[in-house]
Amino acid sequence: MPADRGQGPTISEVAAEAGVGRATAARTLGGYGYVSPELRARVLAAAEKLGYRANALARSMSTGVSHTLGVIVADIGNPFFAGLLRGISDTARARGFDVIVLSTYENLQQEIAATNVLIDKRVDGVIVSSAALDRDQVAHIRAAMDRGIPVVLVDRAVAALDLDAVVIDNRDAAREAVEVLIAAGHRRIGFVWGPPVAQPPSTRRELLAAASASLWTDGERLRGYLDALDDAHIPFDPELVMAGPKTEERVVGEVGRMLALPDRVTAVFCTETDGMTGSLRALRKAGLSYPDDVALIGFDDSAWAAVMDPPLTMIAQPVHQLGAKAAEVLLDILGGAEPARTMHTLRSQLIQRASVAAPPE
Amino acid sequence: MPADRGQGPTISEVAAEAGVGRATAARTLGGYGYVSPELRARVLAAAEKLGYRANALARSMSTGVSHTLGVIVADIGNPFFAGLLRGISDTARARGFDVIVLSTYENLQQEIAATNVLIDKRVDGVIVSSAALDRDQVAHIRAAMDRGIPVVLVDRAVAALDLDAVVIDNRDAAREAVEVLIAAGHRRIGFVWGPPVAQPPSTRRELLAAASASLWTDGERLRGYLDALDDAHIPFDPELVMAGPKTEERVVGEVGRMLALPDRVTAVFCTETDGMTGSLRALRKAGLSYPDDVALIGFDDSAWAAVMDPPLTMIAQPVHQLGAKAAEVLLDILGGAEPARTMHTLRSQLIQRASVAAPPE
DNA sequence: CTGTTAGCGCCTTCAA
DNA sequence: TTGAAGGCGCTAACAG
Repeated sequence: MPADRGQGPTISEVAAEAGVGRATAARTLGGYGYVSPELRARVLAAAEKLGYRANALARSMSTGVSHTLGVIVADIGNPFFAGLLRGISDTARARGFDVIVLSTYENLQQEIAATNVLIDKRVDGVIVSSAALDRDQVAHIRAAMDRGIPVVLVDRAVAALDLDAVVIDNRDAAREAVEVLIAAGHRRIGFVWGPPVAQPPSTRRELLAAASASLWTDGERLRGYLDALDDAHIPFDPELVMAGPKTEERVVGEVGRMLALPDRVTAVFCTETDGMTGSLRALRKAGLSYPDDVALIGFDDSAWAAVMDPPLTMIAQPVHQLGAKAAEVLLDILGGAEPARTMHTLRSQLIQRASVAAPPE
Repeated sequence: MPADRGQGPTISEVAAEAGVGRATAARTLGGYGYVSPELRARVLAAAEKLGYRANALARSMSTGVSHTLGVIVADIGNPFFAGLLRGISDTARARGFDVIVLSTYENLQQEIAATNVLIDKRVDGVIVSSAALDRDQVAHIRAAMDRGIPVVLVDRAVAALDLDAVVIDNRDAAREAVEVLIAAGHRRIGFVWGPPVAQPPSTRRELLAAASASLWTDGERLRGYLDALDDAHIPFDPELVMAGPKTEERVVGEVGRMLALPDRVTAVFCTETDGMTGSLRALRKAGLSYPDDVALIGFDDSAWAAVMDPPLTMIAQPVHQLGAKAAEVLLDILGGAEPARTMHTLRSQLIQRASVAAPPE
């Protein structure tokens, strides 16, 4: 007999207080089955008086459903995911579902742990932006699926997983940005990339290989960059892409390097927010300014980007919509819909401001 | 009999597979009581083979504890809270607790709903940055406490609640910032404030009243502003404080107004991130620049603030530490410690960069 | 050391 | 329409 932990009144106590059987109390409180108006009123009054709240755990145990969605995001500290989450929450709440959020901070071990937490807590479905790269890194997601828990991918598709994925047109978005740069006259375009590759790719082939071994989004963005270059017949130069652990410090160093090249970069395209802040610092350090010395375009718009002087040209992702769509897809599956197992692609938007000009000279 | 929902194997199935009684299986899988090495191995093997995962719901039901902390933040989209959350997660995880996060988006109704979700899911304890202003807005928190669920406040203390609260020195932080402005020679210092007051306070008394009816943090920051003014014998001018719904748009308008005053503002102190971006836009609109025309200091440092040109002087809050401390306090209470019911105050830090100079002339 | 047994709070047949 | 009884998966006394 566990010590009194004040769990609050149970349905039996409410039934006793109302002078009815527990089943009757359960029916009115659970909102199912028939109960006469009078008894219903008595039960409601008793519940009110006692401050009754249903034990969701007990309820889930007997019904097998929790009306709860589990969400695993890669980094809740990233405004992108925070926005995504809001889209998910809004949609889930509107349909009567609670949301449990877990952040992995881009760490696969934490993602596995998070998945297990969600399985253990018996959520009805899962939305995940996974850090998994290949076949041997998706066992945890498979485990959830095997248990009959529907999973929807968001932001990042995973090739090894044949699931619904709600994403944006990363490749097109990147291509469009680079095309804008090219149209302005640039040919030496730096690419601040994400993946922590083992060693810097020195050929196009190695780069492509690295792309395939990276997060889907990263791969797509790289392909978009290459697409634009190819279309304009601009030769690819491995010196102009930064890969490797993308801390702001490293970005500063790498962009600095590209800026110091004999045939230096005249434009920089950043695939992440911290790529942009790092690039800005590198510019300042080199005594250069934008857009005249160097043109700049980055991913993920924000209030800050708009108030920079000059304001930054950025790619805005429809974050709220992305989350909302992911929730909808999952909720539909929970509602009985057959999973489409396809990619749902949303359009991003290039917001042209004032960080792109023609190259110097 | 609910349809097969593939909940995964139960302890009984594992026991059967291993050829032992369920209690034995439960003991080894639950990690309690004595089990002989041989049987233990057999059970473990069977569990492994079947892919057994304990049902956390069932476990919580019989033990009465969930090893889960519930966290209610005001706005997960605010990097401040995202950082806080990381501090909480890191600490909780280290002590074997899961964390459930709910965001209220500054809406009291959602906060109440969130609290109920946590009560219903039987979390062991709750950390909340509440939007509650006064006595009649804390019933939901009281309800949790009445059920024996320990609650710790974070970021915002609530006068009507006698609970442990982990906060920063908002008043001192604001005073220090304004003192820096005064030391630089400013006497016309604009204050971009938060609370959505009914009507703009036109006297010091009204302002103080508004402060008492606002979020604790907002009240403290206002008092700090006033402290600094008083110490320097600078008369308070209601025209220099902006209150009311703090959208970026409104900030632009209000700061614009302060900039257009005959005896215009020469410095602006912002209590929130969007206050700063709004002020920056207002400056640009007025054709003014910082730090020469107007000095600027804001709350909540970020990578962007550091790369602005010139870089912004900001107040950095120890977000991770704030979250970690809140989690520690709560976990200690869960561990049996007596709640101190006091304020745990952490120090913020004013990071001086280059947005403050002497006033023009 | 191991197995049996009785709940945790709720939902859900099944009779009455 | 209502109440009694059994079960969800697990823990925890209790015998053996």
